[in-house]
Amino acid sequence: MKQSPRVLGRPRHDDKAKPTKELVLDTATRLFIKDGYKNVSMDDVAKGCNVTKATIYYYYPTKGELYTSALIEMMKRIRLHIIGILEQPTSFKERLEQLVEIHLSATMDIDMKNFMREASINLSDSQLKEVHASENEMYRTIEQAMQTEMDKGTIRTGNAQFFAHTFMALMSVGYFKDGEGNRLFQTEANAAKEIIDFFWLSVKNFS
Amino acid sequence: MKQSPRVLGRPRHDDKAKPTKELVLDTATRLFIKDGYKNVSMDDVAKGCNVTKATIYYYYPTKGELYTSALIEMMKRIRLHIIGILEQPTSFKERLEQLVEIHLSATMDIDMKNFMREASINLSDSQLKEVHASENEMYRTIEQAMQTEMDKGTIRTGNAQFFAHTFMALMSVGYFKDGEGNRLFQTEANAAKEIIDFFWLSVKNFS
Amino acid sequence: MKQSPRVLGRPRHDDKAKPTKELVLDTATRLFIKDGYKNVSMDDVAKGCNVTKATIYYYYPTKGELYTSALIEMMKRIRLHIIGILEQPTSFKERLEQLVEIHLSATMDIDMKNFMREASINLSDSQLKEVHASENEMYRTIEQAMQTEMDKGTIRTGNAQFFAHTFMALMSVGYFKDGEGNRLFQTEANAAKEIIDFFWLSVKNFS
Amino acid sequence: MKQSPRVLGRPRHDDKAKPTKELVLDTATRLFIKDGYKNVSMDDVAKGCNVTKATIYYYYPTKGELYTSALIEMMKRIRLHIIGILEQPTSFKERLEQLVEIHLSATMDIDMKNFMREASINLSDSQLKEVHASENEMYRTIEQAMQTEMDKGTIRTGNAQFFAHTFMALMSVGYFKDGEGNRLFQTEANAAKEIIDFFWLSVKNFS
DNA sequence: TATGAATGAGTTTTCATTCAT
DNA sequence: AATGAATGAAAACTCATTCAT
Repeated sequence: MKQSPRVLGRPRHDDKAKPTKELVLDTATRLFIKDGYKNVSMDDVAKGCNVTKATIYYYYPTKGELYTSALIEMMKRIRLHIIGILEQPTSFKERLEQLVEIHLSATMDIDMKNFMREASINLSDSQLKEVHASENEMYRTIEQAMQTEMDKGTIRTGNAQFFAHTFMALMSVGYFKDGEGNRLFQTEANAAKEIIDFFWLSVKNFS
Repeated sequence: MKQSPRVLGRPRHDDKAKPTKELVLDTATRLFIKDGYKNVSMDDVAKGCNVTKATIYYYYPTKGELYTSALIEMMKRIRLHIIGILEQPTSFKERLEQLVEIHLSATMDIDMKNFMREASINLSDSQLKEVHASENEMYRTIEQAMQTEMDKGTIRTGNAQFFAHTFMALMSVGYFKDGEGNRLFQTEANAAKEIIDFFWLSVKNFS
Repeated sequence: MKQSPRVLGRPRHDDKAKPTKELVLDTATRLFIKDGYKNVSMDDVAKGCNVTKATIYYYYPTKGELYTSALIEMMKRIRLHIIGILEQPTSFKERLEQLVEIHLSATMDIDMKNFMREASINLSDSQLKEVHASENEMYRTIEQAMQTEMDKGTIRTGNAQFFAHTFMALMSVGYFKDGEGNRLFQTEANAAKEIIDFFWLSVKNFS
Repeated sequence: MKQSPRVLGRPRHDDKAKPTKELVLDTATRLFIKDGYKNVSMDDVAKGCNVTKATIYYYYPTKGELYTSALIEMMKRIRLHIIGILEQPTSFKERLEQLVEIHLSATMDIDMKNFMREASINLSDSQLKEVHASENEMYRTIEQAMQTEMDKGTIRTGNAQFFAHTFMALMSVGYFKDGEGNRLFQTEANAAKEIIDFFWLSVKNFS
């Protein structure tokens, strides 16, 4: 199949189009989430953007940098998303449920643990540090919400960081698929409800 | 320059030594757990076994087969291990705690979810099916224990499969390390206790 | 153009043929001497050997290693050559002249200085060290001959190392070609004679 | 032609700043001398000038042109330099010594032979011709000085071109560094003296 | 049973060059 | 006069796989 025959040099500027750098980052993020660091080649990213590999390198000097940027961007978005949902005026339990439901509804399994593993194997120390900082911020956001609710007495007193991690871990249960591709629950809403019910039994304040 | 001077022909069999096929599988398993499918080359496995790549291919026709076998073997071992611990005569809660502690004490983070992801990306359908069957068996073992305890009334009635998955998910919290390499808890015993206390609040029967 | 269609796997062994490793080294040496490190690609070497790039890498793990080996081999050969000529029973002056003539007759301009420069830019420290050691040995061989003749009184007392270097430097004059490709002298024999006459005026013992 | 109308008072333009074209040429020359043609990328030159690559191309249509210009400029400078020194009223031997000393004192090893080799590999025929012409002029300058001194009887009658080349070749001995970075002589002055003493023994007129 | 030698198709990365603005 | 954005071709290197011995 003939690709759109692009020309050398600077292209005429199209005001509507997303800036290439953003396009690259978004495409890369999507691919990395789907297939992982090693299964995505710079060529794949390029093809996904309809530009050449060299263009990718024009914006991101190495694959590691691209991955780093992709992870950071992703975590930033998730964090903002979490903040947005947690700010709503409904009960804490309801907000958590909504959080889970929305995440499960997103097409892709966002598996923090695995991203961090791939990062630790493939990135340089300084890149890894950046990614870790970003991850930390994300967890901290949930942690702070947990702390706030502890202070309010909504949930029992405990290790807020631990709660944040158990929350994320339980959320990942919702992504599970067996050999036939069946989920544990029929709908995302259902999954979210069961997961949060489970979580809530452990964290609620029943004094 | 001279390579390691191995001798031609069939080597005299050393009774103590593991049969080569096992050696290969064990080495591969260790490496795959540590670094993941794509980060381990057949050369790495060969080096790790002190044999040549061709020897690996003598026993396993493709890398995918080797990975398949490694995963299946690993899950089988874990399953037997789980059975062994769950058979003990102590209380269910104590047995779960022991299970977590022993797993966290193993040097490596055994992340089922990630193995399955790499499998789904890199294996053939039939290989993937085998691996899924093995995974399923492993989960089923925990599930059955949950069911047994539900029947006994130790834990509340609920979805045993869901409980099995939440259990595994919570266990993974114990592996978490932040940017500085710090764990959430000081010792594995401590982590196990906190994790199971949390789990228990959700599953115990307080009727 | 279709290349000779080579097959996968180990080729049937041809007793007459040079071992591939040697073939690679010889080809690489020839190309590096002619065009320099950066102007020779691993593909060029492969094509020159009628094998694939991967075969080159089978024997030499990096281009730097290949260059290192090539330089060392080349200097070793030159050194042995020098020794062979200097051992002959003719007068020192005659032997030097022969040395120059033979070197100029070799098709290629062997420019030590430039090889060392390329080495210093492109090789790792440890590789560079190896090459320097080899270079040193080569110069030392000439130096020792100078020293021997000083002791015999054939040439004047002086810095033997300096003499070795002036000798090599003067030899390089014989390679000079102007824009039209003309040499300074008509024949190699002529060039050698003039160069050594010049050298001799500076080093002869006229006490 | 309109003269640039000189403005009164302080011009907005920074008079001290070199015109960009010169800046590019000087930077390129420096880099090419240090690292050679292939080891210097147009990006390196651009970075060294603090302009973009496209700016380099605005002034020099290809890398080959830039190299050509750089070599010609360099040889021109050296030639003028040589002329300047040779014009002084001291003895010929003293002037040669000074020439060597000053060249050795310049930070970089100016290796004509190597520049010409890189030129012959990388430049187009017409570019190569230009460079050769420039090299020729440079050698001719030394040659003429040799001829003048022959005519005066300062040095013996001989092939002036050959003398010019032996002179340059011997000068290069002063640049030699062994594996530890040690020179043959302690100071440039010392090196210059030894080199010219050696040269002089061969060329002096002792009739 | 095990190996040494080789390949083909890919990977990341570099770089001279082009062109609209 | 100068730049930012892009390309195409090639470079170094990797790796799963093959096969005669």
